[in-house]
Amino acid sequence: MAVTGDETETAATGDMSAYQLHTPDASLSNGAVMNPPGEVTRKREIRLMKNREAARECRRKKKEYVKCLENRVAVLENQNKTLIEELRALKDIYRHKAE
DNA sequence: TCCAGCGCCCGTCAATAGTC
DNA sequence: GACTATTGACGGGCGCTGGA
Repeated sequence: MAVTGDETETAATGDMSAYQLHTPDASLSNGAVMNPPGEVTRKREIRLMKNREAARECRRKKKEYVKCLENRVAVLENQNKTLIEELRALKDIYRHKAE
């Protein structure tokens, strides 16, 4: 994969034209809100960066959670196996005594 | 060697929940 | 109500693999 260092490169400079269509900088022709030049873009970049990191963290946590669940399944399966063995042995003992 | 199929990871968007 | 964090969904890139 070789995703090393600053992989934001593609996101920041890649083909974003489709999205940028909707990010007017000095928004609203009626003058309700006038952002300084570049402000909207800057805010958007910050938001994207934060979301990028959030998504990464979210995936990491999800993976960890799944791994935990898998471990738990393994433990429970072992326990189950042990209990079945134990039950079998007890039944055996009981049967011999009954005879 | 080529290529389709698959799995993995990533970035982004949009919806939602939580906080102030 | 605005802002922020979280997360599911989507589409794209990349590497690996088995079959033609």
